[in-house]
Amino acid sequence: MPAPRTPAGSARERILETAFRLFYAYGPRGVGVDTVIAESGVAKATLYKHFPRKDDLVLAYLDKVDQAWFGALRAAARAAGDAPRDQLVGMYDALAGACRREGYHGCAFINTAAEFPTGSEVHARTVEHKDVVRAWVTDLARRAGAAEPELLARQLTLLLDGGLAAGVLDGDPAVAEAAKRSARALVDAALG
Amino acid sequence: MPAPRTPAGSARERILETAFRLFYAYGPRGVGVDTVIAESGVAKATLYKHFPRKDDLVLAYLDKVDQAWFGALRAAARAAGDAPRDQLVGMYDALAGACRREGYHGCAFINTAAEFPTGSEVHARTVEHKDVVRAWVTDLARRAGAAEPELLARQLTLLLDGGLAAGVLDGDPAVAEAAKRSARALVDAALG
DNA sequence: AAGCTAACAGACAGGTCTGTCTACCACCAG
DNA sequence: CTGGTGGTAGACAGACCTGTCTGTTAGCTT
Repeated sequence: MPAPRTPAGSARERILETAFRLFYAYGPRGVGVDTVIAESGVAKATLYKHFPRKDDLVLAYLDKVDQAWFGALRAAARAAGDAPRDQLVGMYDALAGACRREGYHGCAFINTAAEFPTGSEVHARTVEHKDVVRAWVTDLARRAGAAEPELLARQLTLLLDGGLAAGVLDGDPAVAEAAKRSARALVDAALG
Repeated sequence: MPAPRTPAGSARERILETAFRLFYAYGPRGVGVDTVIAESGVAKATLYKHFPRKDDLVLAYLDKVDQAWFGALRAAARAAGDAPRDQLVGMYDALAGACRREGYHGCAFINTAAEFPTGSEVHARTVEHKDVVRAWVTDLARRAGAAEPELLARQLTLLLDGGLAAGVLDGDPAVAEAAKRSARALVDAALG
Protein backbone atom coordinates (compact mmCIF):
# COMPACT_ATOMS: atom_id res chain seq x y z
CA MET A 1 0.00 0.00 0.00
CA PRO A 2 2.30 2.72 -1.23
CA ALA A 3 0.05 5.61 -2.17
CA PRO A 4 -3.49 5.24 -0.82
CA ARG A 5 -2.67 5.47 2.86
CA THR A 6 -5.73 7.65 3.09
CA PRO A 7 -8.26 6.29 0.59
CA ALA A 8 -10.44 8.60 -1.46
CA GLY A 9 -13.62 8.28 0.56
CA SER A 10 -11.81 8.26 3.88
CA ALA A 11 -13.45 9.75 6.93
CA ARG A 12 -11.11 12.76 6.86
CA GLU A 13 -12.04 13.57 3.28
CA ARG A 14 -15.72 13.25 3.96
CA ILE A 15 -15.49 15.51 7.01
CA LEU A 16 -13.54 18.15 5.15
CA GLU A 17 -15.78 18.07 2.13
CA THR A 18 -18.89 18.39 4.27
CA ALA A 19 -17.34 21.20 6.30
CA PHE A 20 -16.42 22.97 3.10
CA ARG A 21 -19.97 22.90 1.88
CA LEU A 22 -21.62 23.84 5.17
CA PHE A 23 -19.07 26.43 6.30
CA TYR A 24 -19.27 28.24 3.01
CA ALA A 25 -23.06 28.28 2.98
CA TYR A 26 -23.71 29.23 6.62
CA GLY A 27 -20.40 30.51 7.92
CA PRO A 28 -18.16 28.45 10.23
CA ARG A 29 -19.77 29.88 13.32
CA GLY A 30 -23.19 29.08 11.98
CA VAL A 31 -22.53 25.36 11.70
CA GLY A 32 -22.19 23.15 14.74
CA VAL A 33 -19.80 20.25 14.94
CA ASP A 34 -22.78 17.97 15.39
CA THR A 35 -24.14 19.03 12.02
CA VAL A 36 -20.87 18.30 10.29
CA ILE A 37 -20.84 14.88 11.95
CA ALA A 38 -24.40 14.09 10.96
CA GLU A 39 -23.98 15.19 7.34
CA SER A 40 -20.68 13.47 6.80
CA GLY A 41 -21.85 10.27 8.46
CA VAL A 42 -18.91 10.07 10.79
CA ALA A 43 -18.45 9.50 14.49
CA LYS A 44 -17.72 12.41 16.76
CA ALA A 45 -14.52 10.83 18.02
CA THR A 46 -13.31 10.48 14.45
CA LEU A 47 -13.80 14.16 13.74
CA TYR A 48 -11.99 15.17 16.89
CA LYS A 49 -9.19 12.78 16.10
CA HIS A 50 -8.50 14.43 12.76
CA PHE A 51 -9.32 17.96 13.90
CA PRO A 52 -8.73 18.32 17.65
CA ARG A 53 -10.43 21.73 17.81
CA LYS A 54 -13.15 23.11 15.62
CA ASP A 55 -10.75 25.87 14.61
CA ASP A 56 -8.47 23.24 13.09
CA LEU A 57 -11.33 22.25 10.84
CA VAL A 58 -11.93 25.87 9.95
CA LEU A 59 -8.27 26.28 9.05
CA ALA A 60 -8.39 23.18 6.86
CA TYR A 61 -11.52 24.62 5.23
CA LEU A 62 -9.71 27.86 4.46
CA ASP A 63 -6.81 25.94 2.94
CA LYS A 64 -9.21 24.04 0.74
CA VAL A 65 -10.88 27.25 -0.38
CA ASP A 66 -7.46 28.76 -1.03
CA GLN A 67 -6.48 25.89 -3.29
CA ALA A 68 -9.72 26.08 -5.22
CA TRP A 69 -9.92 29.84 -5.61
CA PHE A 70 -6.27 30.64 -6.19
CA GLY A 71 -6.14 27.73 -8.60
CA ALA A 72 -9.13 29.06 -10.53
CA LEU A 73 -7.54 32.48 -10.60
CA ARG A 74 -4.29 31.20 -12.07
CA ALA A 75 -6.10 28.99 -14.53
CA ALA A 76 -8.17 31.92 -15.78
CA ALA A 77 -5.03 34.04 -16.11
CA ARG A 78 -3.22 31.30 -18.06
CA ALA A 79 -6.23 30.87 -20.32
CA ALA A 80 -5.95 34.52 -21.34
CA GLY A 81 -2.59 33.94 -22.98
CA ASP A 82 1.08 34.33 -22.15
CA ALA A 83 1.29 38.11 -21.90
CA PRO A 84 1.20 39.25 -18.26
CA ARG A 85 -0.90 42.20 -19.32
CA ASP A 86 -3.61 39.95 -20.71
CA GLN A 87 -3.41 37.72 -17.66
CA LEU A 88 -4.08 40.67 -15.36
CA VAL A 89 -7.42 41.14 -17.06
CA GLY A 90 -8.11 37.49 -17.80
CA MET A 91 -8.06 36.43 -14.18
CA TYR A 92 -11.41 38.17 -13.75
CA ASP A 93 -13.00 35.34 -15.69
CA ALA A 94 -12.56 33.33 -12.51
CA LEU A 95 -14.85 35.82 -10.83
CA ALA A 96 -17.51 35.31 -13.49
CA GLY A 97 -17.20 31.57 -13.03
CA ALA A 98 -17.67 31.90 -9.27
CA CYS A 99 -20.70 34.18 -9.66
CA ARG A 100 -22.42 31.68 -11.89
CA ARG A 101 -21.86 28.77 -9.56
CA GLU A 102 -24.90 27.49 -7.69
CA GLY A 103 -24.85 28.54 -4.05
CA TYR A 104 -22.38 31.34 -4.65
CA HIS A 105 -22.15 33.28 -1.42
CA GLY A 106 -19.30 35.73 -1.66
CA CYS A 107 -15.72 35.54 -0.53
CA ALA A 108 -15.11 32.76 1.96
CA PHE A 109 -12.11 34.58 3.38
CA ILE A 110 -13.83 37.86 4.03
CA ASN A 111 -16.92 36.11 5.34
CA THR A 112 -14.84 34.01 7.70
CA ALA A 113 -12.66 36.90 8.78
CA ALA A 114 -15.81 38.77 9.76
CA GLU A 115 -16.72 35.99 12.18
CA PHE A 116 -13.42 35.62 13.99
CA PRO A 117 -11.60 38.08 16.26
CA THR A 118 -8.77 39.99 14.69
CA GLY A 119 -5.90 38.35 16.55
CA SER A 120 -7.06 34.76 16.13
CA GLU A 121 -5.32 32.05 14.14
CA VAL A 122 -8.25 31.75 11.76
CA HIS A 123 -8.30 35.46 11.07
CA ALA A 124 -4.57 35.45 10.44
CA ARG A 125 -4.99 32.68 7.88
CA THR A 126 -7.45 34.74 5.87
CA VAL A 127 -5.02 37.65 5.81
CA GLU A 128 -2.24 35.32 4.63
CA HIS A 129 -4.34 34.21 1.71
CA LYS A 130 -5.02 37.75 0.55
CA ASP A 131 -1.33 38.58 0.86
CA VAL A 132 -0.35 35.60 -1.26
CA VAL A 133 -2.79 36.56 -3.98
CA ARG A 134 -1.68 40.16 -3.96
CA ALA A 135 1.98 39.13 -4.19
CA TRP A 136 1.14 37.02 -7.23
CA VAL A 137 -0.73 39.90 -8.87
CA THR A 138 2.12 42.26 -8.01
CA ASP A 139 4.51 39.95 -9.79
CA LEU A 140 2.25 39.88 -12.84
CA ALA A 141 2.02 43.67 -12.79
CA ARG A 142 5.78 43.99 -12.58
CA ARG A 143 6.28 41.62 -15.49
CA ALA A 144 3.66 43.57 -17.43
CA GLY A 145 5.89 46.62 -17.05
CA ALA A 146 3.81 48.68 -14.63
CA ALA A 147 5.56 51.74 -13.28
CA GLU A 148 4.03 51.14 -9.87
CA PRO A 149 3.32 47.40 -9.69
CA GLU A 150 2.44 47.59 -6.00
CA LEU A 151 -0.22 50.16 -6.67
CA LEU A 152 -1.68 48.41 -9.69
CA ALA A 153 -1.82 45.14 -7.81
CA ARG A 154 -3.54 46.84 -4.91
CA GLN A 155 -6.07 48.34 -7.26
CA LEU A 156 -6.76 45.08 -9.03
CA THR A 157 -7.07 42.98 -5.90
CA LEU A 158 -9.34 45.63 -4.42
CA LEU A 159 -11.58 45.19 -7.40
CA LEU A 160 -11.42 41.44 -7.07
CA ASP A 161 -12.30 41.58 -3.39
CA GLY A 162 -15.15 43.93 -4.11
CA GLY A 163 -16.55 41.63 -6.76
CA LEU A 164 -16.22 38.59 -4.56
CA ALA A 165 -17.42 40.23 -1.38
CA ALA A 166 -20.50 41.68 -3.02
CA GLY A 167 -21.53 38.14 -3.82
CA VAL A 168 -22.70 37.64 -0.26
CA LEU A 169 -25.38 40.23 -0.98
CA ASP A 170 -26.48 39.24 -4.45
CA GLY A 171 -24.70 37.07 -6.94
CA ASP A 172 -25.52 39.30 -9.87
CA PRO A 173 -23.25 38.29 -12.79
CA ALA A 174 -23.23 41.95 -13.90
CA VAL A 175 -20.75 42.40 -11.10
CA ALA A 176 -18.19 40.19 -12.78
CA GLU A 177 -18.62 41.95 -16.09
CA ALA A 178 -18.22 45.37 -14.47
CA ALA A 179 -15.14 44.18 -12.63
CA LYS A 180 -13.51 42.91 -15.79
CA ARG A 181 -14.17 46.14 -17.63
CA SER A 182 -12.80 48.09 -14.70
CA ALA A 183 -9.70 45.92 -14.69
CA ARG A 184 -9.13 46.59 -18.37
CA ALA A 185 -9.49 50.32 -17.82
CA LEU A 186 -7.08 50.28 -14.90
CA VAL A 187 -4.52 48.18 -16.72
CA ASP A 188 -4.76 50.42 -19.77
CA ALA A 189 -4.36 53.51 -17.63
CA ALA A 190 -1.33 52.08 -15.83
CA LEU A 191 0.46 50.61 -18.84
CA GLY A 192 -0.42 53.18 -21.44
CA MET B 1 -43.03 67.65 28.10
CA PRO B 2 -43.43 68.39 24.40
CA ALA B 3 -40.16 67.30 22.82
CA PRO B 4 -38.10 65.01 25.08
CA ARG B 5 -40.46 62.11 25.19
CA THR B 6 -37.36 59.94 24.86
CA PRO B 7 -34.56 61.74 26.70
CA ALA B 8 -31.01 61.67 25.40
CA GLY B 9 -29.63 59.00 27.70
CA SER B 10 -32.74 56.87 27.53
CA ALA B 11 -32.50 53.12 27.84
CA ARG B 12 -33.27 52.64 24.17
CA GLU B 13 -30.45 54.93 23.10
CA ARG B 14 -27.98 53.28 25.43
CA ILE B 15 -28.91 49.81 24.18
CA LEU B 16 -28.62 50.81 20.55
CA GLU B 17 -25.34 52.62 21.03
CA THR B 18 -23.85 49.65 22.87
CA ALA B 19 -25.14 47.22 20.27
CA PHE B 20 -23.65 49.37 17.54
CA ARG B 21 -20.21 49.23 19.12
CA LEU B 22 -20.28 45.53 20.00
CA PHE B 23 -21.97 44.26 16.84
CA TYR B 24 -19.52 46.08 14.64
CA ALA B 25 -16.51 44.84 16.57
CA TYR B 26 -17.51 41.18 16.99
CA GLY B 27 -20.35 40.64 14.57
CA PRO B 28 -24.00 40.39 15.67
CA ARG B 29 -23.83 36.66 16.09
CA GLY B 30 -20.69 36.99 18.17
CA VAL B 31 -22.33 39.14 20.80
CA GLY B 32 -24.89 37.76 23.18
CA VAL B 33 -27.88 39.69 24.38
CA ASP B 34 -26.53 39.35 27.92
CA THR B 35 -23.39 41.20 26.93
CA VAL B 36 -25.36 44.07 25.43
CA ILE B 37 -27.39 44.23 28.62
CA ALA B 38 -24.36 44.23 30.88
CA GLU B 39 -22.48 46.86 28.87
CA SER B 40 -25.40 49.18 28.48
CA GLY B 41 -26.43 48.85 32.13
CA VAL B 42 -30.01 47.98 31.35
CA ALA B 43 -32.43 45.31 32.47
CA LYS B 44 -33.13 42.38 30.23
CA ALA B 45 -36.85 43.10 30.21
CA THR B 46 -36.14 46.63 29.03
CA LEU B 47 -34.12 45.42 26.07
CA TYR B 48 -36.79 42.95 25.06
CA LYS B 49 -39.43 45.62 25.45
CA HIS B 50 -37.74 47.87 22.91
CA PHE B 51 -36.46 45.07 20.67
CA PRO B 52 -38.69 42.00 20.97
CA ARG B 53 -36.28 39.78 19.07
CA LYS B 54 -32.53 40.04 18.79
CA ASP B 55 -32.97 40.43 15.06
CA ASP B 56 -34.90 43.65 15.68
CA LEU B 57 -31.84 45.00 17.42
CA VAL B 58 -29.67 43.89 14.53
CA LEU B 59 -31.97 45.67 12.09
CA ALA B 60 -31.81 48.85 14.18
CA TYR B 61 -28.04 48.48 14.20
CA LEU B 62 -27.97 48.26 10.41
CA ASP B 63 -30.14 51.36 10.12
CA LYS B 64 -27.77 53.23 12.39
CA VAL B 65 -24.78 52.13 10.33
CA ASP B 66 -26.62 53.12 7.18
CA GLN B 67 -27.24 56.63 8.47
CA ALA B 68 -23.61 57.03 9.50
CA TRP B 69 -21.99 55.56 6.42
CA PHE B 70 -24.30 56.91 3.75
CA GLY B 71 -24.14 60.29 5.49
CA ALA B 72 -20.35 60.26 5.44
CA LEU B 73 -20.41 59.27 1.78
CA ARG B 74 -22.66 62.17 0.80
CA ALA B 75 -20.70 64.60 2.95
CA ALA B 76 -17.45 63.58 1.28
CA ALA B 77 -19.04 63.94 -2.13
CA ARG B 78 -20.39 67.40 -1.29
CA ALA B 79 -17.00 68.46 0.04
CA ALA B 80 -15.48 67.71 -3.37
CA GLY B 81 -17.50 70.47 -5.00
CA ASP B 82 -20.65 70.83 -7.01
CA ALA B 83 -19.68 68.97 -10.16
CA PRO B 84 -21.09 65.40 -10.15
CA ARG B 85 -17.88 64.22 -11.76
CA ASP B 86 -15.80 65.49 -8.85
CA GLN B 87 -18.27 64.07 -6.38
CA LEU B 88 -17.92 60.61 -7.88
CA VAL B 89 -14.26 60.67 -6.98
CA GLY B 90 -14.57 62.73 -3.82
CA MET B 91 -16.82 60.24 -2.07
CA TYR B 92 -13.81 57.96 -1.68
CA ASP B 93 -12.51 60.32 0.98
CA ALA B 94 -15.17 58.77 3.20
CA LEU B 95 -13.37 55.47 2.73
CA ALA B 96 -10.09 56.99 3.85
CA GLY B 97 -11.83 58.44 6.89
CA ALA B 98 -13.26 55.05 7.77
CA CYS B 99 -9.90 53.31 7.36
CA ARG B 100 -8.24 55.71 9.76
CA ARG B 101 -10.86 55.33 12.44
CA GLU B 102 -9.86 53.34 15.52
CA GLY B 103 -11.42 49.89 15.53
CA TYR B 104 -12.11 49.91 11.79
CA HIS B 105 -13.29 46.46 10.91
CA GLY B 106 -14.57 46.48 7.37
CA CYS B 107 -18.04 46.84 5.96
CA ALA B 108 -20.75 46.28 8.55
CA PHE B 109 -23.22 45.27 5.86
CA ILE B 110 -21.07 42.66 4.21
CA ASN B 111 -19.89 41.34 7.56
CA THR B 112 -23.45 41.06 8.80
CA ALA B 113 -24.74 39.57 5.57
CA ALA B 114 -22.11 36.86 5.89
CA GLU B 115 -23.57 35.82 9.23
CA PHE B 116 -27.24 35.60 8.28
CA PRO B 117 -28.99 33.22 5.89
CA THR B 118 -29.79 34.60 2.47
CA GLY B 119 -33.55 34.78 2.81
CA SER B 120 -33.63 36.36 6.26
CA GLU B 121 -34.93 39.82 7.09
CA VAL B 122 -31.51 40.94 8.26
CA HIS B 123 -29.86 39.80 5.07
CA ALA B 124 -32.49 41.59 3.01
CA ARG B 125 -31.80 44.82 4.86
CA THR B 126 -28.12 44.70 3.95
CA VAL B 127 -29.02 44.25 0.31
CA GLU B 128 -31.40 47.22 0.49
CA HIS B 129 -28.63 49.42 1.76
CA LYS B 130 -26.32 48.54 -1.08
CA ASP B 131 -29.10 49.13 -3.58
CA VAL B 132 -29.80 52.58 -2.17
CA VAL B 133 -26.15 53.56 -2.35
CA ARG B 134 -25.82 52.27 -5.88
CA ALA B 135 -28.94 54.15 -6.96
CA TRP B 136 -27.44 57.33 -5.55
CA VAL B 137 -24.16 56.73 -7.37
CA THR B 138 -26.05 55.91 -10.56
CA ASP B 139 -27.81 59.25 -10.31
CA LEU B 140 -24.48 61.03 -9.86
CA ALA B 141 -23.04 59.17 -12.84
CA ARG B 142 -26.02 60.11 -14.97
CA ARG B 143 -25.71 63.76 -14.00
CA ALA B 144 -22.01 63.61 -14.75
CA GLY B 145 -22.93 62.63 -18.28
CA ALA B 146 -21.81 59.01 -18.33
CA ALA B 147 -22.86 57.08 -21.41
CA GLU B 148 -23.58 54.03 -19.28
CA PRO B 149 -24.39 55.35 -15.82
CA GLU B 150 -25.50 51.93 -14.59
CA LEU B 151 -22.19 50.40 -15.51
CA LEU B 152 -20.10 53.21 -14.08
CA ALA B 153 -22.06 53.12 -10.84
CA ARG B 154 -21.61 49.37 -10.64
CA GLN B 155 -17.89 49.77 -11.17
CA LEU B 156 -17.55 52.49 -8.57
CA THR B 157 -19.62 50.76 -5.90
CA LEU B 158 -17.69 47.58 -6.56
CA LEU B 159 -14.54 49.47 -5.78
CA LEU B 160 -16.10 50.96 -2.70
CA ASP B 161 -17.23 47.57 -1.46
CA GLY B 162 -13.81 46.13 -2.10
CA GLY B 163 -12.13 48.88 -0.16
CA LEU B 164 -14.55 48.58 2.71
CA ALA B 165 -14.67 44.82 2.78
CA ALA B 166 -10.90 44.46 2.76
CA GLY B 167 -10.89 46.39 6.01
CA VAL B 168 -11.95 43.30 7.91
CA LEU B 169 -8.60 41.78 6.97
CA ASP B 170 -6.28 44.70 7.50
CA GLY B 171 -7.12 48.37 7.72
CA ASP B 172 -4.24 49.48 5.55
CA PRO B 173 -4.89 53.10 4.51
CA ALA B 174 -3.10 52.35 1.23
CA VAL B 175 -6.35 50.68 0.26
CA ALA B 176 -8.26 53.94 0.37
CA GLU B 177 -5.61 55.72 -1.68
CA ALA B 178 -5.60 52.97 -4.30
CA ALA B 179 -9.39 53.03 -4.44
CA LYS B 180 -9.49 56.76 -5.01
CA ARG B 181 -6.93 56.58 -7.80
CA SER B 182 -8.88 53.73 -9.36
CA ALA B 183 -12.03 55.77 -9.17
CA ARG B 184 -10.40 58.67 -10.91
CA ALA B 185 -9.12 56.40 -13.66
CA LEU B 186 -12.54 54.84 -14.14
CA VAL B 187 -14.33 58.16 -14.19
CA ASP B 188 -11.83 59.57 -16.66
CA ALA B 189 -12.19 56.51 -18.87
CA ALA B 190 -15.99 56.72 -18.79
CA LEU B 191 -16.35 60.47 -19.23
CA GLY B 192 -13.43 61.13 -21.52
C1' DA C 1 -5.67 -16.85 15.74
C1' DA C 2 -4.01 -12.54 18.03
C1' DG C 3 -3.46 -7.87 17.97
C1' DC C 4 -3.63 -3.30 16.14
C1' DT C 5 -5.91 0.50 13.97
C1' DA C 6 -9.65 3.17 12.39
C1' DA C 7 -13.93 4.02 12.67
C1' DC C 8 -18.86 3.87 14.67
C1' DA C 9 -22.44 5.01 18.28
C1' DG C 10 -23.85 7.84 21.59
C1' DA C 11 -24.01 9.47 26.51
C1' DC C 12 -22.30 13.20 29.14
C1' DA C 13 -20.45 17.57 31.27
C1' DG C 14 -20.25 22.33 31.34
C1' DG C 15 -21.12 26.36 29.20
C1' DT C 16 -23.75 29.90 26.39
C1' DC C 17 -27.59 31.42 23.85
C1' DT C 18 -32.37 33.51 23.35
C1' DG C 19 -36.45 34.69 25.25
C1' DT C 20 -40.02 34.65 29.33
C1' DC C 21 -41.47 35.59 33.74
C1' DT C 22 -41.96 37.36 38.50
C1' DA C 23 -41.20 40.94 41.74
C1' DC C 24 -39.82 45.30 43.05
C1' DC C 25 -38.97 50.40 42.60
C1' DA C 26 -39.40 55.44 41.35
C1' DC C 27 -41.68 58.91 39.34
C1' DC C 28 -45.39 61.82 37.82
C1' DA C 29 -50.32 63.13 36.59
C1' DG C 30 -54.70 63.46 38.01
C1' DC D 1 -53.03 59.14 47.39
C1' DT D 2 -53.62 56.27 43.60
C1' DG D 3 -52.59 54.26 39.34
C1' DG D 4 -49.91 54.06 35.17
C1' DT D 5 -45.36 54.01 33.05
C1' DG D 6 -40.78 52.71 32.46
C1' DG D 7 -37.13 50.95 34.56
C1' DT D 8 -34.15 47.40 37.62
C1' DA D 9 -32.80 42.71 39.17
C1' DG D 10 -32.43 38.22 38.34
C1' DA D 11 -34.32 33.39 38.14
C1' DC D 12 -35.65 30.17 34.76
C1' DA D 13 -36.66 27.09 30.62
C1' DG D 14 -35.17 24.99 26.66
C1' DA D 15 -32.16 24.73 23.02
C1' DC D 16 -27.63 24.37 21.25
C1' DC D 17 -22.57 24.43 21.51
C1' DT D 18 -17.80 22.30 22.10
C1' DG D 19 -15.20 18.82 23.65
C1' DT D 20 -14.54 14.21 26.43
C1' DC D 21 -15.33 9.66 27.40
C1' DT D 22 -16.81 4.64 27.23
C1' DG D 23 -17.66 0.83 24.66
C1' DT D 24 -18.20 -1.73 20.24
C1' DT D 25 -17.22 -3.30 15.50
C1' DA D 26 -14.70 -4.31 11.13
C1' DG D 27 -10.69 -5.13 8.63
C1' DC D 28 -5.89 -5.77 8.02
C1' DT D 29 -1.23 -7.61 9.37
C1' DT D 30 1.61 -10.72 11.31
